[in-house]
Amino acid sequence: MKMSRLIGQTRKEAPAGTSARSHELLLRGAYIHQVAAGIFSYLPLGQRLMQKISAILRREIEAIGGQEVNMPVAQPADLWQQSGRWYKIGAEMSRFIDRKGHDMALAMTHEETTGDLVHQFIQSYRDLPRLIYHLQTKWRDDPRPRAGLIRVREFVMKDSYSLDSSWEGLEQQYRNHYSAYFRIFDRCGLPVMAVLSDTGMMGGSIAHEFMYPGEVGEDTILFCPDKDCGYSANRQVAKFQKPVPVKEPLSPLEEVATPNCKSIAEVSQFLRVEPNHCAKMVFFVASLTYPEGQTRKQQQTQEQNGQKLVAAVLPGNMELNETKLTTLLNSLFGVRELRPAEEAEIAAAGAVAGYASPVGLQTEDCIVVADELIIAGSNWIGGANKEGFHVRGLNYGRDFEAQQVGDICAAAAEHPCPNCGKKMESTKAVEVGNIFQLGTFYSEAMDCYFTDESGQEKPIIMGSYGIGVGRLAACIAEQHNDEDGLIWPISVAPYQVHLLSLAGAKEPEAEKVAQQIYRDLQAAGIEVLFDDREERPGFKFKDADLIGIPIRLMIGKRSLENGGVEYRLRGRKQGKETPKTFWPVADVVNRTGMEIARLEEEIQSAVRNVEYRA
RNA sequence: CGGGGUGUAGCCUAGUGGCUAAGGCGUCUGCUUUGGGAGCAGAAGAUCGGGGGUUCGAGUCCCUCCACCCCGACCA
Repeated sequence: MKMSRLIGQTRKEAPAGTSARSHELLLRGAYIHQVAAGIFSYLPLGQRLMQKISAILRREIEAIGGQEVNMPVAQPADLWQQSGRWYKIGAEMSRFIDRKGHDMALAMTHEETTGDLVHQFIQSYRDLPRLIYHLQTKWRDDPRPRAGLIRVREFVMKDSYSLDSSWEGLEQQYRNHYSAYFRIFDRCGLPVMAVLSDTGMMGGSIAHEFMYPGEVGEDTILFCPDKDCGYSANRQVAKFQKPVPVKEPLSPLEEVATPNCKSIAEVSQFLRVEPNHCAKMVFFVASLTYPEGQTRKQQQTQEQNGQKLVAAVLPGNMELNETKLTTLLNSLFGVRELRPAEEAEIAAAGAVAGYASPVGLQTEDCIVVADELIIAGSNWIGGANKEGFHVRGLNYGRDFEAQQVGDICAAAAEHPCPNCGKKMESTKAVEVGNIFQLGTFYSEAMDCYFTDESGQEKPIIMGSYGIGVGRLAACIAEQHNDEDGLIWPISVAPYQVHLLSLAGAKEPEAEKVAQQIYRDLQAAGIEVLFDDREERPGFKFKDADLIGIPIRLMIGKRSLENGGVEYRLRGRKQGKETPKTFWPVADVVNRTGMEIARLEEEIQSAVRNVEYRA
């Protein structure tokens, strides 16, 4: 590709409103162009980057038996009604009505269309196992797109779907993906950690996320520093060894005046007790799942009605984990949404914010959920549901009860590892991939059954596995850059070679050599970006640094005088100690080919075979 | 959805009630220059996000709508 003809202009200055390094560099390097919040066009360089990454994804998924298909972005509502997600998912799914008046949805993911395919084409145990995958656009109307390609609304995802007749088969395909994902990220030069994760809207039982650790991430993950232990989990589901409270003889419930003590910190200081003796209350309002078969109008009406106040009780030295709370609540009823309650809503249930207690809260519309520590412990300090007063000697069972008991505490750094008890560490991270054991939820809902050896009808056992291509590109950019610009690993670089003609107007010879080398490299099948523009050398160097293609070849009067073509690796500083490298013109194609092979070998040798670890 | 911020030429910015909206980058023309974003001369490019209002006068103040960014809620 000749740069004189390339669409997209590089920029010296960072566009306003970029906070992530990858966002800034991808914009400045003319890789992407923002069309609206979370919606991007990919310019030629960006598109080639995406295709390189896609090629890696295809290669590794095919290697574990994947067959590429293509499922649609526009989907009939029936499919989503069958799975029930039409009723469970809120505004994140965009819906529209086609000209015939049919409800339609834009694909957020493709479990439903997979079910549709499977229903049609898989009937017998002989048709299993199978693995299908595609690279297709997803639309998720995210309320808060941010940081360039890190969090967008429209994006291409590699998603695969495994189909099995047995749970052992699912386990095998799940493990295959687990290892394949590590190979994919290794090939992209991206360090990741696999962590246990929440199943969220996907449903299913077991799930892992592949996390790229870094400040640009929004997730927090916890992990055990002990390599042999290896426990790691998203904060949303992370467990930890909780201190077991000593059960004391129950003391009587008594009110104490605690003027102006609304927070746990204030109360514990005022009463001179440790926060872990206080019972903390956190209030939420849960919106319930729409009953199946409801029209959208009925759903809108239900918005106001189908809500319940949730009062969570946990020790004062712990933070509440909303995901754990939601999961617990889901065992009682379907939760579509959980949001913090407002003071008026809390008051309506008879509680006083700041002095709240679970005592006397069991009304029709209020659900009390208690952490297991509250049950195990005794004689808690809690609110009196009366402005300016708390109580001592608050005890579960005697003074109050909960509809649901479980673990609702958030794990944090320093908490003991649930496996080995060592202090865990935490880091922020970006989710670049996930794998889910879906089980039979979708196959049962969407009538995907097969006949087994004994002639019995059984639901197909499914798994689903995703990697966001654009987000992956952004993470690679986050990982591989310096003050001058991007530094792509050769495996994903839009071109393997950046050829710069540094010939001035009075140096037609050098220009001719550059043109010839460009043609020779192309003829040899080497991907080359040729800077043939009429610009000064310095200008071209800056652009080449910004764009970040790994191998740079430079031809000018000076290089010819020094023996031919100057070779340089992007990202390797050309200090006084490292002498410049020149290749004879006749050798350039050969040497370049060898250099590409060497760089590819470097990547290849970094590809690990990571064994599955639950 | 809540809080904060920003909208001025393709990009980055200045302009804080008063003359024809200013500069840099980029673009175009010519000359000159050619190993780390050169120099000179000239040119084009803006209904100052939209609408409404206050005022003799609004890019500037007020209202309103929209868009984008950041934080939170949210999503994964």
